[in-house]
Amino acid sequence: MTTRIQRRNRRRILEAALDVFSAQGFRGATLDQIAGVAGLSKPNLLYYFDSKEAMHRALLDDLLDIWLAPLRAMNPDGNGREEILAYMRRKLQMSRELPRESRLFANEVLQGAPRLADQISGDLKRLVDDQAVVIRRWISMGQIAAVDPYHLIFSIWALTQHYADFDAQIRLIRDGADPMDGADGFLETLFDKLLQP
Amino acid sequence: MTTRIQRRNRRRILEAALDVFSAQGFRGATLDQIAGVAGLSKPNLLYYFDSKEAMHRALLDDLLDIWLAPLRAMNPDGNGREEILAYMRRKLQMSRELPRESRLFANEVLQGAPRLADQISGDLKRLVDDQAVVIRRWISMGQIAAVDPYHLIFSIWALTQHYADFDAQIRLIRDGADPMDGADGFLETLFDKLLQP
DNA sequence: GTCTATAGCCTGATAGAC
DNA sequence: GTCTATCAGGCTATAGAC
Repeated sequence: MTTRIQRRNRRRILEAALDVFSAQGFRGATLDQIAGVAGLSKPNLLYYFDSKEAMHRALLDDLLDIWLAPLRAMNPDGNGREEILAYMRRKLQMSRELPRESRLFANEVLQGAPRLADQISGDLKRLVDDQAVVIRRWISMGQIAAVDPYHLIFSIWALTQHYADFDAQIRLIRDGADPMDGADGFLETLFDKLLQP
Repeated sequence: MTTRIQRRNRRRILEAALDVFSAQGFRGATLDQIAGVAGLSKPNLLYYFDSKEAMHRALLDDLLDIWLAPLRAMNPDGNGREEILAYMRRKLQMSRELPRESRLFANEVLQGAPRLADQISGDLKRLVDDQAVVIRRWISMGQIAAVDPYHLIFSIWALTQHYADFDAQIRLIRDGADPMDGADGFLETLFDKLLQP
């Protein structure tokens, strides 16, 4: 049986692990660091999770669902331009609210997606393929301009995630100002012009 | 005095180090891996470089110049639309030709730019600030649409580097096809529409 | 200049008291 | 359930022969 304390400790550990893995990558992270952030001892971490690998896996397993939700929410029966802009806005909002998750994902993919390959070539690919069909229909209906659906989706990922993943760089260039200041308006304009039929 | 053999070995080591650091990050990389790729023994690596850190630093020191060249090459006296599109094309070309350098850079920034902060807030910031002024002049001259110069530059970075940094993800989604197939045309259209006055 | 051998540290994981 | 103590392996870096 799982007690309330157990659930709370598991959550605290995963929270700390997200902090450290997203900032240091899998190999860069140490159990000592995670234990320090979580306020627990190192062996206690391993009482709740079998291994460092298991903590990382637990985070990644949750992550893909969170990551796909905004794309999944695109409504095939809605207006093309509105649906794509709304998707972009949801994705930008995620970069704002979940920057650590974005960096955890980026770290993984950057290093060749060794622990995410199955999910990317499975669930994610299927979803992208499906939504590409939807986008092509919007194009043939004249609702949006004729752009490659895959590159359109990649461009939304690139532009929105960049603000979370390259936060350190943008901050240094903009004297520490919030990297996302003005991002909403800029991306709104960009995709509005791109999709104009 | 530096012999030809010494220069050749240093180059071989840096080449191997770029391979491994860009794929595994600094802490993920091991001297054994680098030695294996370089075809030299581990102690021999440390005959040419004082430490693992020194190899990494040597790569980063070279990197920023390479990375800034395309932005630096933007001509203030040229036509705004042409200059920005040419910059985007050069940057995309770099993602094609130097994907490892792109990932080395991404790994660093993703983890908070601990070893690049000075160069980013120095050389890079100055260059970006200067080119932002140039872009504002192009806007006031009516050569391009009124967009935020900083976000414009960030969008070029995000969109072009994405193809190198997230190569693994795109490949898995596109059944192993070259991630850059069709990227040139797509980005050309995107920035052409965005900059249309 | 290049190697083998190894020192010495750090890290993930376990043992065992409480 | 949580801790202290510790093991075993992997890592960077050095010593020393050739």
